[in-house]
Amino acid sequence: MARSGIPTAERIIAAANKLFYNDGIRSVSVDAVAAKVGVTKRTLYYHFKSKDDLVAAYLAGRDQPNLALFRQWFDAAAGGLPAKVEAIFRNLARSARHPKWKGCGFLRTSAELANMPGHPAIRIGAAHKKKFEEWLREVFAAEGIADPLQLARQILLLLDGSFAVVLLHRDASYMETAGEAAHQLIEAALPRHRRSRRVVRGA
Amino acid sequence: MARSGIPTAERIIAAANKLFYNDGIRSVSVDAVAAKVGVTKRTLYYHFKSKDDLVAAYLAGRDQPNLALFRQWFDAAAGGLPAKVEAIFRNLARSARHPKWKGCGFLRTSAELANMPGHPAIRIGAAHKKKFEEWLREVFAAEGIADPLQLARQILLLLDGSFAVVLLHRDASYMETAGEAAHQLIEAALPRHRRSRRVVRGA
DNA sequence: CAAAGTATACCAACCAGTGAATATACACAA
DNA sequence: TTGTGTATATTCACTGGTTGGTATACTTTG
Repeated sequence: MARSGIPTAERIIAAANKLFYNDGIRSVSVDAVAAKVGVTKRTLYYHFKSKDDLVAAYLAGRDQPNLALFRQWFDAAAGGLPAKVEAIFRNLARSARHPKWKGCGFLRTSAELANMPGHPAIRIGAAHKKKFEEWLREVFAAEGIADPLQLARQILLLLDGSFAVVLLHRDASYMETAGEAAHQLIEAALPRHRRSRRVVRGA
Repeated sequence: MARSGIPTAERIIAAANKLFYNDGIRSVSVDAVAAKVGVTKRTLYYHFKSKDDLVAAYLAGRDQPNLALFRQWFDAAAGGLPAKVEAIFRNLARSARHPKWKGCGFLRTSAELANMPGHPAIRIGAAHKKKFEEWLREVFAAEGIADPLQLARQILLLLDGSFAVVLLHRDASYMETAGEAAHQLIEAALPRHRRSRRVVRGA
């Protein structure tokens, strides 16, 4: 156990989350994580068999909260389907304007560990994105969209693209641009009778 | 100079390019680069004042060739504007299917060094993407598109999104999906008289 | 000769991971 | 209650190797 009531393993994951998300994987030593928790490195290795294991646990811990947040933003938004999806991008833009924001932990980890294709952390990241894609596909299917998977993937491309671009330029307005593109693609894919009247397109 | 006629500095950059692109920045030591070139580390530090300097040179060396390739793909493609842009995505998908492909070096570097916002390599990456965005904007403006910057940014979001997603899932078909979205967005933004007749949209 | 370029040898700090001993907590017997 | 065994949890001290960077001296070339 520990000083507080929180189990040590969870406190280690919480510390790993902060450090890995902020500074990346390879620039954070196991010693640094242990020091942040206030335990010895040997204790950390009692709970996790390797650093790779710890990295996987770090991403696994971000999976559900992240998905839940997206769904919450979607559910809370007013308007039709395009507006509700666009709301995700708007909320993301708001997050991205916080100075501690550093993009998507899953994407950044997969970029850093690109030379280790089978790494458990990458598999967790891939599964995470697939879950989000599948959720979007179901939402679109329920609205009668002809090819819901295709549209879900296009929205995901815009989303992950905005993570990458905003991280590079440090300009969150790209996220709103992505949201408008998503809006437009969804609007165009909607069956005629569900489409809003005030579509702006072309010159 | 060197054994071959190629200056040592260039040979160092070539080796750094292979190693950094393949394995990332922090997992490649300066010793490894020097060994690959066949010089001592001290020689490397004669030509580059630090590792950060070398990383910047690595990305600077990828700037023009990369842009030239995109333009070449665009120019060589048949069809109208949407088809020509889509061709970039198709060619990219072909590249991404090669086993040594590891995504976009600029994006991966910015993801790995996200905790060093002012890093010279990140500035070079940002400038690179801005150049591409500007080129696209000019192309769109010449075709009479109402908001060419907005559209250029949306295409860029799809492009960088496909780099990230394909790297994560190792499934290049996402690039073709992105190309179709790009096609659709451009088609919709084109002035009516330049639009192709066979637009497919909706259910 | 002088300048540019390269090599040998080195440093102090850091890294992931481990062996062996120890502390804590709880179950159960006397 | 007290003692004892056992599994869990933790610490100390350490290893062998790697890291970015440098002081100094040697070599090549115009």
